[in-house]
Amino acid sequence: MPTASSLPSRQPLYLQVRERIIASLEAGEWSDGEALPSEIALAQRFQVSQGTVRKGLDRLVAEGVLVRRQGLGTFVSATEDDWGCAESPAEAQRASNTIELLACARSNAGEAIATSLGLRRAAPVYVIQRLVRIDGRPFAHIESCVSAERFAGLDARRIKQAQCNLRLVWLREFGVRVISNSARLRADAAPREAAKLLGIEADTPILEAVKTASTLEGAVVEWSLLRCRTDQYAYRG
Amino acid sequence: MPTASSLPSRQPLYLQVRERIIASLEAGEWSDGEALPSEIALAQRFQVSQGTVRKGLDRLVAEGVLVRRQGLGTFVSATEDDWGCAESPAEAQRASNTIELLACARSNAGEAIATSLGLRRAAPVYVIQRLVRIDGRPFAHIESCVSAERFAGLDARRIKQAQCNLRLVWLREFGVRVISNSARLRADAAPREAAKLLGIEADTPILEAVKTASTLEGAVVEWSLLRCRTDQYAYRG
DNA sequence: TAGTGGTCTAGACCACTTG
DNA sequence: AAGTGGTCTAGACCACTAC
Repeated sequence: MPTASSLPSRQPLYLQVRERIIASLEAGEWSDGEALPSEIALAQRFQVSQGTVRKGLDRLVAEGVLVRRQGLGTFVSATEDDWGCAESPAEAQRASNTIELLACARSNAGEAIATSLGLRRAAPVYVIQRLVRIDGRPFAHIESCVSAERFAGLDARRIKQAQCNLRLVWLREFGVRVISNSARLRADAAPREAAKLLGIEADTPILEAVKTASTLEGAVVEWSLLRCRTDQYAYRG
Repeated sequence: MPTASSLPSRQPLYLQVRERIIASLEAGEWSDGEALPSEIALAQRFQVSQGTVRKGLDRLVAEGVLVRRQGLGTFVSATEDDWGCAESPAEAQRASNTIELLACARSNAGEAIATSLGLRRAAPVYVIQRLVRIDGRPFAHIESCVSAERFAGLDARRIKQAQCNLRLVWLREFGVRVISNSARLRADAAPREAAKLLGIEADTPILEAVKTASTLEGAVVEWSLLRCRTDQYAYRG
């Protein structure tokens, strides 16, 4: 039996396994932190060998969707918000990060954002503004955009309920699990508004990171611009 | 025969395979761009199965040391210089990059550099200054440090002979193959000297990336600070 | 057609974690 | 002791590239 699904899809078996696991994930079969069935159990269920299941799981682990713990099992990884990683200059001390919602408004996509999200010109979007603090001190301002059609009904209440973790909102409220794409980085002078939020003087150099996030199927659904001060913390690329 | 080497080293077989391939690489058995023996041939040579060889190769491919081409073979990847990747803002047009050597001088390691290179305080180092141009326009200034003991005899002539590709110098002149570690990024105002080199005004925001590179055995041997202008190009993290 | 990497199997044993 | 992921095998077939 060389095929896991009856359809004549010409994709490697291990990728079909990956997709069937994603389907179960999206159907809510296993929730955050919960253990998946063992590799052998999954192999029986999908009618493939353990090695093939393993290769499918490998991919999902690399994508940050699952985590493995030897001797314990394979778990759905907690959906963490993604806004790059800050590093204190001297020590890798564990700093406490908090996120605050500044605004969530409806708007229309500009050229660049519409293109990267695969939307038509001036398509309706939600623009979410957030502020990240490290040890209470402002560190980054994040502006995120998503299609207002795909995420219809988004509002500040739902975002706050998820502690301003957008990834959690997409998952809980819309059943969309997302992985981060690599960022494009540049340095720029802080615009007046951003400078005020970050507690620095205008025109201070800040780091800008533009990144997108995609569904597990590969569709880009989130665009973000992160502006962070790097006088006290560095950004880990 | 569960062991590839006669020593009782407690490391997975596939990592032993990786190390034996590295050893052959460092012995000059295969040079840049050349094909390795086939997976089956390597399996016979190391007395392991193809799958185990494959897993060892997988790792080296992920580390950028080898490249695979289906139907052709596995090749030693060209040792490319690493200074992050520039991206033109609009299109991903193929821009021509050139590197110019500004200086190569002997000095003493500062605290931070000595620590990250695992050297004693004020250990002798070579400091190499280079300028990267994209389409002829200055883009980045790179300051690199290496131990003057490990790389004894380094000079401008040797660097220029390798078209200012330091990785090539380490490999050809010292037999050291190296892989890049992730960078720490920050934004800063351009110091006067750097600004002059980059053709921008002093205090213009620039992106600073600090990265190190390690031998395949894991020892950090190169420390670099890259300062780049991001008004025309972005840095891909 | 021949040789390569890419996938897949069925089974085995090891290392780790929990009760 | 039982169950999990981690490693490893010997062999098979497929997909791609060259000649």
